[in-house]
Amino acid sequence: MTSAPPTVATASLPAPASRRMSGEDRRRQIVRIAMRRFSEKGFSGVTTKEIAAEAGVSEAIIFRHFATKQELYAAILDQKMKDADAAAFWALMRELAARRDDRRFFETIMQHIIERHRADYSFQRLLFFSALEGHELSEMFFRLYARDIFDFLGDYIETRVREGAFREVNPQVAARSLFAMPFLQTMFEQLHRDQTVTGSPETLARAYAAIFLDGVSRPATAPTAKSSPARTS
Amino acid sequence: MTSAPPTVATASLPAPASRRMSGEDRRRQIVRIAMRRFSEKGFSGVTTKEIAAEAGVSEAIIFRHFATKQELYAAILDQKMKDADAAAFWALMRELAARRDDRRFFETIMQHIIERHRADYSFQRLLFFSALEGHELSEMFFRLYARDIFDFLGDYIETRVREGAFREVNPQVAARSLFAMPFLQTMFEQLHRDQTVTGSPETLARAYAAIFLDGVSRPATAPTAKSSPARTS
DNA sequence: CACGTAAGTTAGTATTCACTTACCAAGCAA
DNA sequence: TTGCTTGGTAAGTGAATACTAACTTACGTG
Repeated sequence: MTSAPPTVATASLPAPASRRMSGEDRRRQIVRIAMRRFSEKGFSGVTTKEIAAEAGVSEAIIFRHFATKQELYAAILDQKMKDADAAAFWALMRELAARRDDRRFFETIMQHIIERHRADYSFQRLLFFSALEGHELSEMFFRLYARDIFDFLGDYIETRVREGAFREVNPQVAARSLFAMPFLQTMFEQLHRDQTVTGSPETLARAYAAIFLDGVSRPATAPTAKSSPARTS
Repeated sequence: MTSAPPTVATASLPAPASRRMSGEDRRRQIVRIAMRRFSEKGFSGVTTKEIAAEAGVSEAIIFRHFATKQELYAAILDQKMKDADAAAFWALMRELAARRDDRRFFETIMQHIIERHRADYSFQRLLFFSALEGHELSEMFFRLYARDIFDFLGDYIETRVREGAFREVNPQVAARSLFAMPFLQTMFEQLHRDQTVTGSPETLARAYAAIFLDGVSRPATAPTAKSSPARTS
């Protein structure tokens, strides 16, 4: 008997891994591996055999924990929704909203979106796949997660319009625009490994928030041009 | 022998369809059906048997036209790229750019994005799938199609910044923002069947373009508030 | 140490999948 | 009619796939 247990010493990826895990641990390991695999190739693109192999375990073990492949898939979203704890983030957002600190409010939410999507690359891809494949679970996730964000954003923008701080924009359209910018940023990074626009979440969030708040046009009061319909050269 | 050929009389969807098509026609029909199916369930989610059944033909016919399933998949993108003819659109865009008609320029491009994505629902989903599944063909499509758009937009914005008409924004960031808005709009419509923000392409494009150009903030010159850091309460 | 429980294995099974082979018949030109 | 090209079919083939049944081994506890 070698005295020390395997711990972290194993190779890492195709590792046959340690034997005799506790049920709980094994289950979590399988869910983790399945998430990565499904996020890479979609539900029907991955075999249970593959997952078992990566976990260093026989296929039958997977079916001890999950009755069907579908159930394993569902378990991924289940666990993610349990893990998701954005309480601190929401507290900050409510504070910024109360202080009417528009710029920091939008920068923070955009930065948060970029950070989360970058950190949780696999899960984002998985959500895409599941949305495309029409799994009800993705729908549920969007209803619970995205809906909240959009409602919150929409309400804030609506308030600021009423207060006269914002122009008479449609709050829903504005909220969607706001979300679209950092979202597409990370989507491009992840889908096409696009590197044309890079930067830290802070930097990017500042740039996007500036466009969202101020627009790209130079306001009419600027020294150069009047806002007359068009300067035809 | 019934005198009249089947023509269009057949049921429509699970139709065994007409017999003895010309090779060319059959090929196109198969590509059309495959596109719809792949766009619904992804590459590995669809069987060649399914496609054959919908075409009202035996599986072997598919493999007469396409050596492998992969080749059929590739043929879809191939044909789409041949069909795509945006010459008129580009001419209009160049004209608007030359006239420095910023608002119409951006409204037109956003409207175009919404229209195309709405009209070509299946193909958009297919592109998503293929991007996620990492098919090289999707990469090719994006390099040829999206790259052009972004370069064109980036160049125009850069020019307008130099001319002093736009604020000192990063052209790439601005171009991406611009694209993100109508793109996410249709993505939500298609992925979640979301109906919170509806409207014709024109209406939506106007709303999004206004945010992009003018921002949501009311400019400091407005009667209500000065641009001082924050109006607490 | 016995011993029961839970983690793990081996070796299937039925079915489905992409793809093939060998044959058939519709149309058309000579 | 003959013959030949071409669109079409029937019936497979071997490899995978999700999932199962029956058996084995590690481990904590009375």
